[in-house]
Amino acid sequence: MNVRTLCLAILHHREATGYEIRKLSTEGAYAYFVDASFGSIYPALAKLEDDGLVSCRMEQQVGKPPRKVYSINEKGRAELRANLQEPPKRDTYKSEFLMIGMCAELIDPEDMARAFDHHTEQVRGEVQHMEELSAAMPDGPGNWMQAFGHSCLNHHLQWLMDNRDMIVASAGSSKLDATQLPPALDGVQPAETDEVA
Amino acid sequence: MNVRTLCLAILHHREATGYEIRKLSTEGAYAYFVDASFGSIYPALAKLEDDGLVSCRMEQQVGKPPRKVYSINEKGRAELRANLQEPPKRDTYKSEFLMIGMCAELIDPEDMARAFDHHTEQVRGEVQHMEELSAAMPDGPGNWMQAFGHSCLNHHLQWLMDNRDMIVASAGSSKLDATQLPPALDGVQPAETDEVA
DNA sequence: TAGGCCATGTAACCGGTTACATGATTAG
DNA sequence: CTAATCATGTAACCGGTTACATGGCCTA
Repeated sequence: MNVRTLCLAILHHREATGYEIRKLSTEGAYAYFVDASFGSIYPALAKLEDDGLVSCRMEQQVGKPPRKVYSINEKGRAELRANLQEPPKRDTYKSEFLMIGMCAELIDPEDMARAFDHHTEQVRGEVQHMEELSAAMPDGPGNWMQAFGHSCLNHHLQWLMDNRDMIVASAGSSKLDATQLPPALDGVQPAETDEVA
Repeated sequence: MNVRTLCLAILHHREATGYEIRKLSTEGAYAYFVDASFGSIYPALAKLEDDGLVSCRMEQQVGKPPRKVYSINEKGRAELRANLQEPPKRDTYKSEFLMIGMCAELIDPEDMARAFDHHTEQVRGEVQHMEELSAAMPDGPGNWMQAFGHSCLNHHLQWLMDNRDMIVASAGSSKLDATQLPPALDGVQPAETDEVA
């Protein structure tokens, strides 16, 4: 999925300027598809107009720079629909924090605690952000996404908080000594059904 | 986080060839950091050796092509540690399925059902894969990752299955009252619709 | 006998980011 | 007075992918 399709998807829901599309794709509800910056959005929009999939209207504003408001047309919706039809690629989840966790022996417990707290703070922020998004969003067919995201994020956060001590303790190489082996996999049962919705 | 650091992280845990690193980073336990292909791994490994962070040993095999087994040294571990020390960037989660969900009105319920089943099948596969990984992995400080991933993935899957009907029903435009305009995402009202067909 | 697995590597390409240029307005 | 927000756009760069070249072995 590329910036072009992202633009079509956003313009399908509402008219927008390049500036707004960037905000939506990095901070807004569209942040879970692809994130794009100005350098990719503006050319994509120009190409889209060139190809006749969107149209553009200039809007003069008082005290603000003029804006180019794009709207999608039927041809654009058709391409979007076609892009959506092909089977979705698998989700991707990437986490630098997990990378730190995997190399826990290399860093000392203080640094791990710091990384952990930094990370949970970020997740907490995202949960909150999602709640604000949900509140601001009117009813619509795509709205289950918010509930889904919120539920998953909450679960994520909850698991981390429940296991903070264990994670921080995994840092440093001292644990590796034969004195005391951590319970590891057999002891840590994945929480089967914790409802957080 | 780039391929270079990925290679160091893997080599920190065990010796490996470029071929193995690719497998680990796309299918294995390292798939949640960055995924890399041959075209990026081999040059990275060569550079790493050039910089003196890893060493390489040729291994002749019978009936198979010879392999270059890389191992990390102290200088390499030092760079890895340094890379790990800086605060982790926020996790990213990208999903084409969610994109389809957000544009549900555009596709008919059958296609949505197909996409849903395709997606849940993928997630189910990943859950299973994670279980196999856990079983195959020996005890170690980074092992909580498996439990974490399993828990989150399970939650994800459970939510989807609990809401299948609702999600499939969100497809197609006929479902909801004709009152609804396209959802305005930031409380910003969409202006008049310009048709340039 | 076709295709997949092992195994290494290169070159062309490309989709994206970063940094820059420009400039008015408002909030701290 | 400074920084941020609004707003558009370009050019250089870069990290990564795709496709290719090579070749023996094993399985269906």
